[in-house]
Amino acid sequence: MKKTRFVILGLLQEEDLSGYEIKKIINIRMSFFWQESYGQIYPELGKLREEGLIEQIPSGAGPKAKVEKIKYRITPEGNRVFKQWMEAENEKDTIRSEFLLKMYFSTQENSEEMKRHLMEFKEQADQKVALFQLFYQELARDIDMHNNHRQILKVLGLGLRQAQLYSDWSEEMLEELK
Amino acid sequence: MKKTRFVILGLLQEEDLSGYEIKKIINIRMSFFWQESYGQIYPELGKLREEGLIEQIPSGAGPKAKVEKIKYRITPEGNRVFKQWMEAENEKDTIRSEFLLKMYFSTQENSEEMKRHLMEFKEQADQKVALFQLFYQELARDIDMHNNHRQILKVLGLGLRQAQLYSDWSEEMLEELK
DNA sequence: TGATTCATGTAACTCGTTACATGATTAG
DNA sequence: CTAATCATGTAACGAGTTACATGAATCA
Repeated sequence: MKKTRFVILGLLQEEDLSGYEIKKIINIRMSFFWQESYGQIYPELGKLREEGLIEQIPSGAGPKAKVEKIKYRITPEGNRVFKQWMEAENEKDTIRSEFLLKMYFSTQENSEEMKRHLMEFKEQADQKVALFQLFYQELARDIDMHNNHRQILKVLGLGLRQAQLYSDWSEEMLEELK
Repeated sequence: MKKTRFVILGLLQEEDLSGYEIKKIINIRMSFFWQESYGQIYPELGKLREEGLIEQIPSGAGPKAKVEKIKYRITPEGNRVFKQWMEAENEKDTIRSEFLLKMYFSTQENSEEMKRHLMEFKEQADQKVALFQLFYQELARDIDMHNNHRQILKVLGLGLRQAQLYSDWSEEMLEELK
């Protein structure tokens, strides 16, 4: 089942957002367990509005403003649908890592390519560690702003530890290839 | 880009397999970083055969055998295509965890539901730990049978540590909810 | 002034799952 | 004897990405 609508609804629980902003938040904060493309987000926003689960809020901008930045707000009906989903059973995760697949298949013969892939993988993991650490600290500062910051921190903490694990493991693998 | 063919080709590097066997191996050994459905595997086997990347091997069974268990073997051309993919750049991972999404959105109000989701998540992680441990030991015994067993062990080791991390994290989260 | 980011959206396409259909074999 | 597992396959559907189109705002 398509879950795009629930990510949108979930983010709108916290604050009013535009499609572009939604995408950015998913990219940064949710990157280790979720992703969405514009091709999913914008059409879904339209559908949600038609169904009355969200509504467009008037951009306070006067007639001078040429850019139409469209923000959305969740409706009581949207809240209801969201809560219902929160209670429901979870479908099993989908996950695909081309890198791990290659590692699984690798042999002594192609250790040079694998070294290259490993270095890139480690690089990405390290970048994530840095990004999450930054965001973690930023969020930890104003922990009481929204009532679910504590949970976001927890999930982010898991992402941090996972990225760290990936980095360490890559390091070990590279060590052995020497 | 569709990668089903490379999983198939990769597994056939090691030994001749049927579609059903391929699915089973992916389910068990690759579960933490890959998945495929029959709807992908069987049609892909057909295409690969047409393109000459794999070939059907004669089932030694005599005329008595009523079940047609079809095993496939990789061809030199299939090997070439596989090696080419191994060298190529990796696309970014796809990952979606409905559970983590819900955790991210959870607040104090729905801690009961979250507890339920957490317990299930931990249960699954623990099962994976057990499964990987079993398979790890089994594989470690006959490490020299195939020349890439060492790599499989490494990848499996990462899966084990990841599942352990998930289990520990769940435990901590449940502890805090008390 | 030119590149990058902000910002919204659509159309075409590909990927991937699910449900269905069918039947043999094996384990309890 | 019956339920589960083995085994192969297809059709329909739904999910998700990519490429395209367009243009304003910002930064160097």
